[in-house]
Amino acid sequence: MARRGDTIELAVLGLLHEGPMHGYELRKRLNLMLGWGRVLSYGSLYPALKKMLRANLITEVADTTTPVTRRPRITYEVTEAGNDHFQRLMSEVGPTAWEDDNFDIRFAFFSSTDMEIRLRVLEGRRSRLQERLARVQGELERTQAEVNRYAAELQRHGVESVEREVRWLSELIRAERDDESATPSTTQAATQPAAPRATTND
Amino acid sequence: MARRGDTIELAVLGLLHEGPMHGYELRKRLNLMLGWGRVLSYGSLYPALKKMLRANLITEVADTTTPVTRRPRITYEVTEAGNDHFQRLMSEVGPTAWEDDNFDIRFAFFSSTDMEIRLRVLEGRRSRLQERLARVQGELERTQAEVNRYAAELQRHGVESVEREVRWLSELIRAERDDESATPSTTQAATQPAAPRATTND
DNA sequence: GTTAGCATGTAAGGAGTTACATGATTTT
DNA sequence: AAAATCATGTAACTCCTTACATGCTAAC
Repeated sequence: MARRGDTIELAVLGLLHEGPMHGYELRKRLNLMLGWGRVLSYGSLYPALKKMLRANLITEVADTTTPVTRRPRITYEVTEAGNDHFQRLMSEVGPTAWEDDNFDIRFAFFSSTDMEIRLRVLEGRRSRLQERLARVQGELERTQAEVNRYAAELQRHGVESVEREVRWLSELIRAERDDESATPSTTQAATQPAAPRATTND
Repeated sequence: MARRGDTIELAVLGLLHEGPMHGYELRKRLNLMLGWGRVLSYGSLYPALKKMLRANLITEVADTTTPVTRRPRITYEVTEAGNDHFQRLMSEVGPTAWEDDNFDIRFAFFSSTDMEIRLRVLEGRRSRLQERLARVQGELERTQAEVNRYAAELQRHGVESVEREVRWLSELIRAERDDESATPSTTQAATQPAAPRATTND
């Protein structure tokens, strides 16, 4: 079962899916990808890579591209076992998958899974957010008469943000569904289907 | 200097500012307040309270409201030292204050500080977000030609969200400034000045 | 009668950050 | 010549979560 700490593992496997890479580059790509909020440090990346090596999820590969003079870089590649593990992690549904960071990682690597999984993750995330929304709004009604203007404004802004997020997810879900009906026989199809890009103004 | 872990301390002091409370209630209020994302567990709240007791930031007070039959609740109150500490933490500017969680807590307790601090925090937060935006957009231009549709969409959505956040902050800063000019002599004034509530559609 | 909520705590462990250590190379 | 960036790693430490422990009360 996916524990919280599998986040780095999933991220590394997802990135290596696009081709071999060395640690430093992995960190850079990852921080760009999830640059909002927490940033990954070497202190957690390198040990994680070592652990994954031991677990046979990745292997070191001869680095052909190092410009000779440079410090030799350690380039990693996914193994078959690594790919299996990646697919397993991606298709795991349940609490851990809906949380902010975990969702983002999964979403970023959606291209490497199939639509069935994508829809499950998107829908799961959406209902999770809707639950939160309902809970907070319920409690606000009971606790109402909030004296604190600023706390109230923070609440309001929070609710608004989550509502936006829900609309975004709904757009994406709709797009995925349209894809389905638009692709009659092509199973793995990479025929540039309707981009998930939501309209700029809503 | 404010370390990351002072978040709970700040939150507790801020809430007790509104009146005495016991642990269970503190947790509930806090989770409602920052319910988006991580939730505070007893495992961190109670030890933190003990620590604050030892540091003389709070004191136990006789609980008059427990309905006799009930398990006696331990009600806490801020000390003078606690209030000093609270004001010091609130007025501390610098990296820690601009990060997501820390900012939210500070914002929620804005009523307990003065406008000078509020403006500094709001502006600090805004420039922090603008920096991030600039960095990410710069790196996107260089790294462009992103093959991955989904990763690109995540980026787009992230940028859009941060841009919204910046507009929200600008609204709030404007509102604070308007307040300033609207209150000529009243220094601590609680004269219900222009609510920080932003217009629903922008 | 049993689930949910009130109420307070402790112990162990996980995940990741900070700081340290090292050194080459590219840009300013 | 200095500063930034490339590049890899380790050790200590912090903070927090999870799981356990306990027991009462209100609601269904």
